[in-house]
Amino acid sequence: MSLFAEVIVDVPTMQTDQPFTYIVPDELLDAIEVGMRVEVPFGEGNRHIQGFVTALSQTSTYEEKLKPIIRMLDLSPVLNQELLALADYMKETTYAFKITCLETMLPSVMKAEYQKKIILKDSSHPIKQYFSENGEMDWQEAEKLGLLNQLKKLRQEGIVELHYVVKKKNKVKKIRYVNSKVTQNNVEDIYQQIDKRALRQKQLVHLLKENTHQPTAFYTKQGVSSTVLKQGEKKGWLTFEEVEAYRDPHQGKVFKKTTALTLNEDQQHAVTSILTAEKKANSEVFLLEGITGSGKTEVYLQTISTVLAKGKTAIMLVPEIALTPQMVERFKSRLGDAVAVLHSGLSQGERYDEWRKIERGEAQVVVGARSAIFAPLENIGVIIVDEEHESSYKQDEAPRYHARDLAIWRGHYHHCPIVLGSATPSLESRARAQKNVYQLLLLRKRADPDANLPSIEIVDLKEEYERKNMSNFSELLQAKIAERLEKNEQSVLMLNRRGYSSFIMCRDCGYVLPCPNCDISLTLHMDTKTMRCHYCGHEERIPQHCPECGSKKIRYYGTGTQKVQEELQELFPAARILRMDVDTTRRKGAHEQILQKFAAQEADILLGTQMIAKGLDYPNITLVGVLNADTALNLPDFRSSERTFQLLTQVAGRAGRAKKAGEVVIQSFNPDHHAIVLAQRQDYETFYEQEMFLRHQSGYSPYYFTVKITCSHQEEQVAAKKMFQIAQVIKSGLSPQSIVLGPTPAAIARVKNRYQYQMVIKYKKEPALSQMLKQILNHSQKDQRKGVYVAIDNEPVNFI
DNA sequence: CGCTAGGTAACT
DNA sequence: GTTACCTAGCGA
Repeated sequence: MSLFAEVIVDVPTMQTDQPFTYIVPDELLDAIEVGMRVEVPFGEGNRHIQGFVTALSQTSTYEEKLKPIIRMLDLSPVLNQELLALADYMKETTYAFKITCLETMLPSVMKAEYQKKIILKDSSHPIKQYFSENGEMDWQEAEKLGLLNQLKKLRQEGIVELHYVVKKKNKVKKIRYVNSKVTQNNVEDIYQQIDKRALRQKQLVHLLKENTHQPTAFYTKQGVSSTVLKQGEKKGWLTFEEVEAYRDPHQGKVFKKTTALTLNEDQQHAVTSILTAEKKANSEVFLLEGITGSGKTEVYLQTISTVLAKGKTAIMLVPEIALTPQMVERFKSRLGDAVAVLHSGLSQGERYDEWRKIERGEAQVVVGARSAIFAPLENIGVIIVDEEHESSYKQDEAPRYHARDLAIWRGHYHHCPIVLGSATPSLESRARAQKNVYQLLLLRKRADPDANLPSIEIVDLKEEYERKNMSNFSELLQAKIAERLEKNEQSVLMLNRRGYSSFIMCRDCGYVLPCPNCDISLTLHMDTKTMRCHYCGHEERIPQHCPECGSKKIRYYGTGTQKVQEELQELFPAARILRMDVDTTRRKGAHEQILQKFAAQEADILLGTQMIAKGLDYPNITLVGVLNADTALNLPDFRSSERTFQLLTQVAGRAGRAKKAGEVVIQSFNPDHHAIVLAQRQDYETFYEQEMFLRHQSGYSPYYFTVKITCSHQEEQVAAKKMFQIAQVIKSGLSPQSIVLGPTPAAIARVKNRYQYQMVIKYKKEPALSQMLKQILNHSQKDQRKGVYVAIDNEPVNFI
C-alpha cells in the first residue's frame, strides 16, 4: 500500500494553485504529516522546489506517473489544519496565490530559497578544471568566471547538469554546554595528574566539581579559556553538549510583576460581556469604543488573564507604531513569560524563535503587529485588535489581507470572541455595530477618576498669517509652551507629515527638485545633508544653484521636523527638546531611548511626527500642540477626513492623563472643517454621523465595496493600454448599479521608474466580479514577463 | 527547408 | 519560476 501526498508548490501562478500529487517514499511513511514543508522535484530537469503538504491519502486521482518527495524540511508540521484553511480563505478574498498566502503565515526564514549548482557528468572534459573535487560548481561562481555561455552548450551535450536544491534557512540557535565528569570521588585523582604550573586547569577542575551543567560562557567569564576547556574534554573531565536556545530580545530584562487595577463600571461591563461570550463559545465581535485614556488596555489585560487561567490562549494585535517598549512592558509585567512579542524590530532569527515558542505551546499570549494574526496558537480564547481603525493592519503587497478580517475568521474558527478596540473606530466597524452585527461596548470615562479630558483650542493659521506671524508657532501656542517651561511640565508637539514635505524651490524660476525615478519632489534631510525620495530611496546632494536657471536663490520650502526644531530652539533657548521622527528612530532601539529620556523628564518638549500620537502615557504631559492639522485634508482620498479626525483625537489624548489638567492647541488653515471642529469637541459620534452622510452621498465605503486595480510598466503607454484593456473587460461584465472610477494615472504617476495606472470599482452586489478578477489575475501572469504588473487590491485602504 | 524569436502551456 | 514546444517570419 502506498501513500500519496498533495503538495502546494512554491510557484506563484494560477495553474499551480491546485495541489500536485507526489509519492511518499518508504523512509518517510511514518514521519510525514499534513502541514509540513517538503522538497519535491518539479518540471523538467533537475529542479527541486519547496512545497507544503496539504493532504495525505491512500489513493491518487492523478493517472500519470508520479514523482517521489525528496525530503522533509520540517520534523513536525509548521501549519496546522486551521492555518491551512485560513490560507484558502485568504486566497479567495485577497486574490493572491495560495503559496503566497502559506508563506506569509510563517517567519521569513522559512520561505524557500534556492541554490543553483552545476554538476560535472563527464569528468574527462577539460572544463573540469573549474569544478571542485566532488564535481560541483556554484552558479554564482560560474557567473563570476563568465562561464555561463560555455556551460549552456555543455549542458545540451550532456557534459554538465544543472541542479536546483532547496536551501534551508531556519537555523536553530545552539548553545554549547559543559557537562562535568568531576565528582567528589574522582576529584583527588584528577588533581594529582595536573601539572603544578597549570593554574587554569586546577581552577577548571574546581569549578567542575561544583557545577554539573553550565554553558561555556560560565567558564570563559571566570577566565577559563576555550583551549583549557578543550584540554579538559581530552582528559575526560568533561563533555560538551549542544543545547537548543532561543534568541531572546528581552533577555536579562526583569519585568516587575503588576496586578489588576480596579475597573470602573464601563470597563467591568466590557470585560464581563466579552468573557460571557467566551464562556458560551460564542464568536461574537465586540467593538470596544473608548475615549483616549479610558483604560482599554486594562480591559484587554484582565480579559486575557481570565482566558489564560482557563487554559486557553490569546492574540493581541497592535499597530506596529504603537508596539512601544511601554506596551510590551505592560503585557510582560502582568502576564509574565506567557507573552511572546512579534514586531518588526526583531531580527529574522529572533522572530523565528518567538514563533517556535508559540508553536511549542510555551507562550500562550501573542502580542504583535499585523502578521501576528498568523500565530500558531491552539485553543484561542480571545482575539483583540487594538486601534482597529489603523491602516497598517492592511498589507500593501500580496497577499493584501486585512488583519482585522482574519482575526474575525480565526475567532469564528475557535468559537471565541473578537474585540475591536479604538477611540475612533473605522466607519466600517462602527456602522456594523449600528446594525448590531457587532456588539458595541462603550467606555465613556477616563480610567483615572482624577483625569479629565483635555480642553482643546483651535488656532486659525490664516488669521495668524494676516497678523504677519509667519512662524510655525502661533502666539497662543508660544504662550502655552512658555507657561509649561515655567511650571516644569512637559509638552508634546506634533508635525503632521502626511501629505506634506520639505522641498527645495528656486525663487527665480520656481523649479522644484524632482526625483529622477518617481513623479514626486525630493525631500530635504538636514541630518544627512541630502535630498531624498520617500518612495524609492533615491538620494542626492543639496544643490547650491538652480539646475534650471542657475540662480543661487534656491531655498527650502515646507516644514520638516529639523527646521521646526531649530525654530523652536530659537524661540525657547533654554528648552530641552527631543525630536522623534523617521530619521532619529532609524537605529535599533532609538525609539525606546528617546521615550525613556522623555519619561525621565530629561526633556521639556517632545517634537515628532505621527508616531508620537500613540501610546504615550506620561502624567507630566499637560500640553499637546498640533502644528499643522490639515495637511492631509487635501489628499485625494475619501478617507482623509477620517484620518485627520483620528489623528487629532489620538494626539489630543496624550495630554492630561493623570491628575494635572491637559490642554491642546490645534493649528489649522481650515478651522471650520468638520473633522477639526469635531476633534476639538472630542465628539466621535457626531463625526461618525456626518461622515457617514458624506460617504452615502459620494458612494463610498461602508455603503459601497471597493476594489482597486493597478497596472504598472516602465513605459507609460504600456501601463495605460493594459489598464484600459482590463477596464473594458470589467465594465462589460458589471451591472449598471456599479460605478467604475478611471482608469486614471495614479496620484503619483511614476514610482521607482514605473508608470502606474489605476481604476477603482465601487459596487454593492456583484456576484460575478470575483470570478472576473480571478481571470484577470490568471491572465496577468503572462504580462508579468513583459514587465507589466497587475495588482488587485480588495478593499484598499489607500487610494493614493 | 532550416533556423530563430517570441509566445505559451505544462509542470504531479 | 523554468522548460519544451509551437508558430510565424525570414533567409537560403
